Amino acid sequence: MSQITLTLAGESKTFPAGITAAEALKELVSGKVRKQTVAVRVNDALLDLSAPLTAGGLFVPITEDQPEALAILRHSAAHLMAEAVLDLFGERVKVAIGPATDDGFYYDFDREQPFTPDDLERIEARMAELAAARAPFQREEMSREAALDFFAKQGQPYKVELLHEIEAETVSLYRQGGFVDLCRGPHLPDSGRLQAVKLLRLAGAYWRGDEKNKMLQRIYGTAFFDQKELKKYLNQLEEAKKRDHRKLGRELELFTIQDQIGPGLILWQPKGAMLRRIIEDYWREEHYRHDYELLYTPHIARRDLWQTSGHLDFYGENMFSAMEIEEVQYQLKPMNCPFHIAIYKARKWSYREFPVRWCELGTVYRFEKTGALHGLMRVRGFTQDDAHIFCRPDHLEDEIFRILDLNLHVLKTFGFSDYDIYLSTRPEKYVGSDEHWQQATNALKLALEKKGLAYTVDPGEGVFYGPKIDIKIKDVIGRAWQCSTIQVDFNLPERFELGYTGEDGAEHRPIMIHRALMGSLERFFGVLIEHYAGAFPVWLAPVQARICNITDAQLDYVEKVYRELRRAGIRVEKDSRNEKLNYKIREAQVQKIPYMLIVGDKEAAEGTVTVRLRDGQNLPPMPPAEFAALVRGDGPI
RNA sequence: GCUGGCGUAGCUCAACUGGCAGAGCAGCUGAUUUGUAAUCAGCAGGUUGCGGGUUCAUUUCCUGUCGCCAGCUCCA
Repeated sequence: MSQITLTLAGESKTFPAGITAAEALKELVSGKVRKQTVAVRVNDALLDLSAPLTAGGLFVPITEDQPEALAILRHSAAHLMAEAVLDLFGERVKVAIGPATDDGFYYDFDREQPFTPDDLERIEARMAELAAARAPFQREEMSREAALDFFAKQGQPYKVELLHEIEAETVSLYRQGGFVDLCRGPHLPDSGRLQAVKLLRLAGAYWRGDEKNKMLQRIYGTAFFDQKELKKYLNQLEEAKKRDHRKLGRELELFTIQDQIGPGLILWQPKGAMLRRIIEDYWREEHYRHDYELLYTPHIARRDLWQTSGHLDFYGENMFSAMEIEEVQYQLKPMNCPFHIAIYKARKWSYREFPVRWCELGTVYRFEKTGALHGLMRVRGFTQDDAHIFCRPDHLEDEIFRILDLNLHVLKTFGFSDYDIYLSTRPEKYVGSDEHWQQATNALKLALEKKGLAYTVDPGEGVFYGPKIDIKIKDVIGRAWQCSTIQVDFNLPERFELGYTGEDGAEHRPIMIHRALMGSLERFFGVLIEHYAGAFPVWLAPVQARICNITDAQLDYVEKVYRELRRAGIRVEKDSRNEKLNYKIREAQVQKIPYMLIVGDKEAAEGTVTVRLRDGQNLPPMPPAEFAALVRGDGPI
């Protein structure tokens, strides 16, 4: 009998070939680790514990604390759910696919009748029963042909379709209880470990993610190795709900969206508007410091412009339809660039003036499908913190570096210092010469490296007109939001026949860089709200302080403090209503105002205010001027 | 756009299978003059998203439409 050698943590042991992973495990690790092991990895292959080992190599137990283990658990949960669904709803349900996801699993079903939330509970209950039965997950291998036959007989057309596309001669099936699925595995040894499972929601999903295909019913769920972890996760969902910018936006009176105005169109209430103004002021200031010049451009332009720019051809379906004015077609702008180009074309340029850096907080309108709209995150009218840089190819690297520098600085100021950075390279359909693409992609790469930034290459994900860098910011609870983008463009300068006079006296074509740091002010605002859960840092807080008097006896003094702080540029309010201090404090607290200034007889007599912080702490009494200095020292500007 | 769910007072939510639409908070009025997260009382607040239908009668059932929510698709 042949032998195999397994190596674990530097130690090797020899076994007879064909020994199962579980048996090998028994020899190689302690009982405690064994109990925690759900599968093994031999070299690069993940295997069931019941798998016979035919080749030796590096042997790694996949224990519960590893991410792969969780994925295996959830994948197994998906199978269990499918079993429960078939159990309850019979053979008229067709099963599609059921993978594990980052935070759970789903399974897609095709069934005439829609599932209801009640069904979800029934399915979950059935799953618990099935789990209690501890049915083993059994792997079977058979020829593709046999599997085709099997699933055809089972009346499972989706599995048949999948099988038709598999090239391998042999496929694996997994059976647990009465359910058999086409599956690569691995799985848990048995369903008994599926104790902490929760079905979360129902949704439609197109078969294979293609909107031309039939829509199936997807059931989402999640699973953990123990109840505590599950509870923690469900708690996190609750916490995220509390941060929802739509909820906080309403409660804190930051913005409103109304039917009467239209979906995806944002109305900024005074407090939100104040916050926006602070953001914008900071943004302009910072751009001035970084050698940008500010532009303003209109919201509509002749349709011809969008023909020339190519937007109508490429993105026409995402633009609001044309309007006719004196027999001329006009178009609401989906982008600012053609306007900036028009400004560029207002005169001749010399290479000596390059790079030209122009920025604008430009409001654009894009037609988004109704189903895509989402609070501030996905809207139909929004303001981009846009900029266009006109330069020569040899400027690229330095310019990109400068943009990254400004970009990260701005994001950091707003409290974001955790990012995922992506470099998207040439797609299949593109314009511009290969040489240009090479050069531009290199420039992006070098700038990222020079800045010491780790990034992921997204091959083929660039825009047709040039490569790009995208920065996704991570908020305080770890969600990633696409905000910043830096794109090189060979297309528009060509289409608009831009030129500049070079050193040699000849006409040359400039390169354009498009870039946005916050992306859309609306979306960025939404991210800020969720990041801070509405408790904005003092420099951003629409109201920085609220004066709360204790009785009417201090009214004159309140007025005096209020005026002094206003004059000092502090965003202060007064709550001089005839209410108890407790009431006033609660209200200011709920509104997440950073400072409460308590004023009673003592303070009035001494000419001070007692400062209460949002977190409940108190600062010692201080004169209003001292408080103003404290607040002013508390921000980036 | 697609699938499913949901639209009741400014907000959060009630109203059993069709039978006069109700509460808390917010608002207004009055009393209370109060020291670190809700003082008490009174008043007012609605074409139940909108249109059509069924019915003696509809917030409730059917239908169309608009919007919202969860996903899918899309996001220059």
